[in-house]
Amino acid sequence: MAKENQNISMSVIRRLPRYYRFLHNLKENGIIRISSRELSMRMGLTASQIRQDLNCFGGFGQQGYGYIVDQLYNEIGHILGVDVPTPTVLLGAGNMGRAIANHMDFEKRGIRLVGIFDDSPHVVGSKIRNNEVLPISKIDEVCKANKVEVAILCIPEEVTPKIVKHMISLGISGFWNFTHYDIAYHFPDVAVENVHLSDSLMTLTYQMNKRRKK
Amino acid sequence: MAKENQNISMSVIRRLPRYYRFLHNLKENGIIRISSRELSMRMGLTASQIRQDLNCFGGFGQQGYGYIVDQLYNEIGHILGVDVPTPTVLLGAGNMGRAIANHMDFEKRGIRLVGIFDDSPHVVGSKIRNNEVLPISKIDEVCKANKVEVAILCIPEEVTPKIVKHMISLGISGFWNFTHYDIAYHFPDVAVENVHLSDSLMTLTYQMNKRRKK
DNA sequence: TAGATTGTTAATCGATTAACAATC
DNA sequence: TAGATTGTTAATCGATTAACAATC
Repeated sequence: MAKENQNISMSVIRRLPRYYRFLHNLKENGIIRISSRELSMRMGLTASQIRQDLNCFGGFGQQGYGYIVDQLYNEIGHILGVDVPTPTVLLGAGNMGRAIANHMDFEKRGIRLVGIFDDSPHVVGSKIRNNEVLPISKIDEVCKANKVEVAILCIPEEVTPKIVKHMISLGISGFWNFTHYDIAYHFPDVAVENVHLSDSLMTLTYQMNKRRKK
Repeated sequence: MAKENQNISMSVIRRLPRYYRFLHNLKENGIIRISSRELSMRMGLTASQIRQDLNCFGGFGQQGYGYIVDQLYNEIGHILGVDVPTPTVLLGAGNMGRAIANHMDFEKRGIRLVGIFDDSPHVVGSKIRNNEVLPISKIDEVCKANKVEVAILCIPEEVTPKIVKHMISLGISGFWNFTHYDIAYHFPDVAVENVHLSDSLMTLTYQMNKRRKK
């Protein structure tokens, strides 16, 4: 059904998780079918955009009827890949690492967490949600044994370049990056998703100041 | 100097924190001046885009010379508003709230944290980086006393709509939103910056799967 | 002055929206 | 069948890139 191997723009991809979230919600409210128009009004975008976005991947709707919520939900989940768990390690069990480990619903997002690592003797050995924090010295072993593909980086700025290099040598090809290190620039071939919290915060600061000037 | 009150597109604004970061780095490395070309190569974008972006706010450069790093850094900081602290409260001292409170350099981002709130007796009274966690019952008092403008939301999904409504009634006009609740849709007049961690993670999952198919 | 590099206008590219024929 | 709504093509809009005159 899905049109494979076309190059889909990132603008479209970034909207998919939001569709997924709204569809989940509709499902929970017992809604069976929805038209692009109805969905567009709930999400605050145009019906045309929704149809364009979905048609990048295939014709999931029915003329005169709309989309079946449950089916569309599953299709988008499949496109996003939440049904194929990716073996993943989390590096850094400081405040941020622990929050992420506790907070995220990894299994539902296509992530299988196979290890949490830190180098501080204060945290190594402690447990976070069933995962024992392992010493960083075990990283090679765990990555090889589990064919780990993704690393989540919640580590200090200074050590990042060295660790990224090492992880890539272990075959890691994707990073969920909470540091400021510009992985994509240094290693163009890996997939990187940056979470730049301070960038986001400063964008808000900008908006607050603009508001104040008016 | 700065051209006031033009409407600057969000695409431009979202690049500013990144410029700010790179300029900080150049400063630290003792670099005095930089041309748009040199900066473009370091950042992986076009010189043209840099000049266009900066010229939304004013002519900060000098023909034939380039930009003075320190001056440009300060100008962008000023545009982003990092030099005017915005009184802010943090709601929710669970894993995520604590991580944010510990991890962020609020003062350097134009944020003045005046209170952390939670409703669980387990955390109320504990200290996070000099801030005592206060019971949610104190929120009105603190917001009024400090003319709080921004709320950081690290609270459970279920309580979010109610709390957002209450915060807006207290005069809050900006949210740094870690929940999935669609504040902007329900309250079009407030500034919202969303941190959708699971959206980001699923975007990475998508990329990993695409990669796998090739 | 000559060389370099900006600020700015014009051209291109990509993303969004509108329109409508196809079809359930 | 008639009405509704998709899938898709065409038109518009906005953002990025290229080009170059202004000027340090």
